[in-house]
Amino acid sequence: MDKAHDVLIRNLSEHTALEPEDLAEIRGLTFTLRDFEPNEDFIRQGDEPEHSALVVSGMVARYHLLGTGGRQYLSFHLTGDLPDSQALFIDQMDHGLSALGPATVAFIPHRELFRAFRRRPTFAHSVWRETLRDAAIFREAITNNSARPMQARMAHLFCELFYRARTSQLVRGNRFRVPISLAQLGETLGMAIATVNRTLADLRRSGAMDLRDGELIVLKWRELQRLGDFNPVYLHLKRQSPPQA
Amino acid sequence: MDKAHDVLIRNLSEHTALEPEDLAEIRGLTFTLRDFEPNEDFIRQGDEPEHSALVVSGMVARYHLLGTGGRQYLSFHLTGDLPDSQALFIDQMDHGLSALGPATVAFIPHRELFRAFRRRPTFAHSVWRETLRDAAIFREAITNNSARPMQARMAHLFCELFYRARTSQLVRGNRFRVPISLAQLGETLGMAIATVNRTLADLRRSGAMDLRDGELIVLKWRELQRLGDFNPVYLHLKRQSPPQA
DNA sequence: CGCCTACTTGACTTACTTCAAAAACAGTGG
DNA sequence: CCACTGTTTTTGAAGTAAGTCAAGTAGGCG
Repeated sequence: MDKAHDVLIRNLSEHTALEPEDLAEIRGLTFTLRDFEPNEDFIRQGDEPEHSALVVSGMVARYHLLGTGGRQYLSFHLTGDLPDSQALFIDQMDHGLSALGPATVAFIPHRELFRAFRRRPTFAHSVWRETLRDAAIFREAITNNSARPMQARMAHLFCELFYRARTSQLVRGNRFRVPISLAQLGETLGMAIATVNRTLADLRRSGAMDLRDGELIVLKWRELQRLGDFNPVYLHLKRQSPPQA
Repeated sequence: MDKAHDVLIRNLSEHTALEPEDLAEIRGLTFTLRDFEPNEDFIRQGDEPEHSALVVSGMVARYHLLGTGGRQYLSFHLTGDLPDSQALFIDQMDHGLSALGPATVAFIPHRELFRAFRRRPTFAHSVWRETLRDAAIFREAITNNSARPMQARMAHLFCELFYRARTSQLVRGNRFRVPISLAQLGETLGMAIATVNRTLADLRRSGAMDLRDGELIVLKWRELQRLGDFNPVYLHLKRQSPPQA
C-alpha cells in the first residue's frame, strides 16, 4: 500500500528537491484508498471536504456545473497529482471532481497534512508549488479555449496530457490511456460535439496522432506540438523531457 | 509609505484571521514603490523575478503572449492584490504583467517574504490562500470564456470586477475606475473587437450598467448578475458583501 | 437479439469574424 | 483656438466557421 506515498513523492520530486526528513514525513502520512467507477463523482461542488485527494491510478477531472445542467471540465489529473489541493485553504468547493475512467484515489485528513506542513516547511512549499502549477495549467486553458482555433485547441490539450503523462511515466511506447468521451472533450474545449468529431477526424488525418479505444497515440510529436502551438514552459518541470517521437 | 502594508493587510484579512504577531511581521516588510504608466509592462514573460509585487493603487493585468503577436489577458488585479504571487515558487514567468491605467506597485524581495513565512506560518497560509483564490478566478475564467454566450461572458467579467472592487472598498457610489479599452476586453473575453462593441452596446441598452470614460457604472446589480450568471462563491470571501443597487 | 450509449455524417442556420470606412476623441504644434 | 495626426470607438455589409438539428451506424452488454 506504499503506492500512494511513492507516486506522491515522485510527483513532488519533479519540481522540488525533497530532503530525507521530508520523505520520512510523507511516508508517515496515512492514506485511505478508494476505487471509483468511470464517471463517478467523489467530491461535489458545494462540499466542505476535510480530506485531501491524491490520484493513485487512473485519470480524474475537475469540473464546474453549469446553469444549463451541463459541465465545464477544468483540468485533468494523473497519477501522483493532488487534484483538490485547492481545497486545503478554502471552505467550500467551487467545483467538483470525478473519475474519468476507473480510478484509485487516496484520501488523507487535512489535519494530518497541516501537521506535516508545520514540521517540514519544505514539504508545505512543494505542495504549494504543486497548487501553483495547477494555476499555470488553468491559465493555459484560458488561453487555449479563448485564443486558439479549434484544431490547435484540441491538439494542445493532447500535447499537455501526453507530456504530463510522460513525465509521470505513464506512456508505454507512444500510447497512454485517456478514457474521455467526445462529449467530455467538447465540455473541456468549449465546442459542440459535432465539431469535436470533425476536428478530431482532421487531427487523425494529419497523421500526428490517434485516439482509439480510450487510448491516445502520438505518432508525430513535433507535428502535434506544432499544430497545438504547445510550449511546455508553463508546466514548470525541473527537467524538461520532450517525448522522442 | 504605510499604504502598501495597509492594503495588503486589509486584503488578506478578507479571508484570513491574522493575529497581532502576523500584522507586526507584515508591517516589518520593506516595500519599494514604483509608479507605472498606462499599459507599461513591469514583469515580462520569461523573467525570473526575485521580487514579489503588490498593487497599491490602480489596476494591473496578467497576460499571455500569443504566437500571432497578440495577447490573452488572464486576470485583473486591484488594490491589495499580489498579482505575481504565482512567481514565489516558480522559476520562470509563464506570463507577463502590465499596468492597465496608471498604477502604483510595491515590490518586496522574495527572500524577505520567505523569512516572514518561516516566522509566521499563518501569514504564509494567508498568502497561499490568496494564490488559491487566484486559481479559482482562473477556473471561472475558463468556464466564462468557454461555456457562456458573449453577453453573459462580458456581464460576468464586470460583475466580478465590481464585486471585488467593492470588497476592496474601491467603489464610490456605483462607480469604479476600469481603465480598459475595447480591444483589451476582446483579448480578455476571446471576442473580436466589433463583437465587443456590439455586446457592450446591448448591455448598455439593458440599463444594467455603463462603461464610460474608463469608469464602470453599475445601475442594476441584480440584473447584471442575472445576465452574467454570476455567483460569487468562487471568490471565497469570508463575508459576502453584495452590492446594494 | 434488442437496447442503450457513443460516434459519425450531412444539411441547414446563425452568431461571430473579418473587412472597411466613418465618427468621435485625445494629443500636438502652429 | 483650431487644424493635423493618430488612436479608439462605432457602424455596416459580407463571408465563414461552428452550432444546431436530425438521422444513421457502430459498438457494448444484458
